[in-house]
Amino acid sequence: MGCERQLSDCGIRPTAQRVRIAGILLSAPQHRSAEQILASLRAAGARISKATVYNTLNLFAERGLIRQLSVDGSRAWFDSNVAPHYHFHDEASGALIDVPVPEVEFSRLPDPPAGMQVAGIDLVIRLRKKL
Amino acid sequence: MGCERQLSDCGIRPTAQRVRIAGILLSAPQHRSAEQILASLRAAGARISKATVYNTLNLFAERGLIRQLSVDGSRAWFDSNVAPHYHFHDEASGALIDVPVPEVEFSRLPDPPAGMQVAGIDLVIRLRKKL
DNA sequence: TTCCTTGCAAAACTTTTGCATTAAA
DNA sequence: TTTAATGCAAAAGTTTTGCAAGGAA
Repeated sequence: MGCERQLSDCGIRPTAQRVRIAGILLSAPQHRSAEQILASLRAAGARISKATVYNTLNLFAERGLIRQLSVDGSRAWFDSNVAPHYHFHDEASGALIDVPVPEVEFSRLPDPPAGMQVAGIDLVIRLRKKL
Repeated sequence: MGCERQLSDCGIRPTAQRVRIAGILLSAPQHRSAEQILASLRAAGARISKATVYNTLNLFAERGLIRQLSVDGSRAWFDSNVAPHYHFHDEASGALIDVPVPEVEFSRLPDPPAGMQVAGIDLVIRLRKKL
């Protein structure tokens, strides 16, 4: 996978650790926590520290390579899909499912307060088991 | 303010600490963190512990007296407006502004996955300063 | 009494930071 | 060689928990 290239293009020096994290996260659309990524890498035999995982995820998010989500208050989730989209969230299982933009249409949205503009729309549709 | 009554009606024993927290939060629509509430109460001369503030806020949220929000990953915000509504969020200042339901209209929403139903919709419109 | 609630301190978790060491250009 | 990134451990911030003491019914 051409992760090195993707990192260079974002002005990120492609070190071994960063390439491995990118390799996990950018291989397919997914939602992972910092600890999950650390565990995956350690399980795969990588030498990497917790600090590096957090620093790298923050760096990737800052550069727009991934997106950080706040769905439950418990921890940050990192979404490798940076194209605009929304989410289903099942609080019981913790599952997070992408909702493509065309499946949601707003026929009315409020005007932002004076001097402000809309930077983005975070939509989470909370799910519950049907009775 | 008739906070005692409101608590009893929810099956919550109206102790001194709970009544004071309800007095702050339910006096007007607002968004406060646990630490802010603790600080307000302490400044007003109340004898109350951090544990009680957290336990009480969790209890209130569980009983539907307040609503817990996850807008940024940093901490939980408690919203005294439990009627359905949405939010503007200015990440620069941290400001959180209510958006009434009628100001947003969905002309299209995705069907929930099989066996699931929609429990709620969390909409956060992120704001940025206009250039 | 009996049960619930509180306060305190400690623990648990997630995330950030300081600094010496290591790796990249 | 020069600069930036890493690892480790410690710190920081938020939230939860264990338990003795206090308060309500």
